Amino acid sequence: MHQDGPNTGLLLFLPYRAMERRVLDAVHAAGFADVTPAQARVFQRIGPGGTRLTDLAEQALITKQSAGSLVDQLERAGYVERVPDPTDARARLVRLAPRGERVLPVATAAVAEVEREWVAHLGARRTGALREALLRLREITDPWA
Amino acid sequence: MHQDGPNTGLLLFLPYRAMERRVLDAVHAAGFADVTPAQARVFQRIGPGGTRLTDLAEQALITKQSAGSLVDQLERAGYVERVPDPTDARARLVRLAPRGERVLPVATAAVAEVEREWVAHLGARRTGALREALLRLREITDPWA
DNA sequence: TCATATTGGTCAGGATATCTGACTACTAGG
DNA sequence: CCTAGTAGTCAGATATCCTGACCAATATGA
Repeated sequence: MHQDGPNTGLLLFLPYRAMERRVLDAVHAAGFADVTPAQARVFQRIGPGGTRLTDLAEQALITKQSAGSLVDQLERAGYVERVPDPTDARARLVRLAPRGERVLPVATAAVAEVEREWVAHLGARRTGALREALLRLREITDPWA
Repeated sequence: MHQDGPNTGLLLFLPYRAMERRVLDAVHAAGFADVTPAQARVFQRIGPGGTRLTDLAEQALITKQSAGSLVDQLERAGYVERVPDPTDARARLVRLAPRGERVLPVATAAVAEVEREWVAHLGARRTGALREALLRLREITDPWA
């Protein structure tokens, strides 16, 4: 992998940031203009039945305090709500509120559109290889998995 | 590309952040403990003969003011210096100072080490495919290119 | 069972990172 | 020559994130 040209970190940075930008732009254009990049990073990691704050923090690679602050903001803006976690009296689950439920399809569609563009540019073979490689890289780069 | 499982943005985030973290840790361990993530993001984009502030900003996807501020910090810490740009009286080139020259091999070695681990995990074929795909994605995701 | 270590999440304070608006001087182009 | 555009700086404000501390619930081991 060590070759002339930009290093891998740089090469990963560009599409990552492009995707992030595009999705956030779509969300803003859809009327949810108050979502910040960091909030979105937490929001997108909320699982279907709700996710604990500490899990969100781990997944987003931020401290629990930062995650708590971002969830506060998302809650105040009506995107999420905190409900008791039935399995642990200390914990609460962060789950989508109705307003947040409305953001989800927008974001999902935006991701899909960008991915389609990437497939169009890369071709199906390279795209599949990219995804496969990234899934495998996740095995050694995801502290949460 | 649209498949069950994590979306591409998430998959790109993980290795990108892992690489960034690893390189910065190596730089810190080598005695350059005062380099911040944002500074490093600018630093690594300084080209061999020097790079204009505005180019650094474009490459790092930040405003020129942010880039200026980070270069100020790097300059004060002795990592870079500003010299006149011979081609434009308004401009200056940001280039590595002697202290910055000493950081370069540390960072380069750290990148190489992480890449070796990734090659070991992915295998040469998948690694090549990853790099190729990322290089191609850069064509449509790099606002600077 | 009980004591202790660990964990979930909140409070508090502070540092880092980034943005927008404005400005001046230089450069490019008509 | 004039005007639009650009490089980089100043200024002010917000976003993002961290560390330290704390309390209550849970897990663990003797």
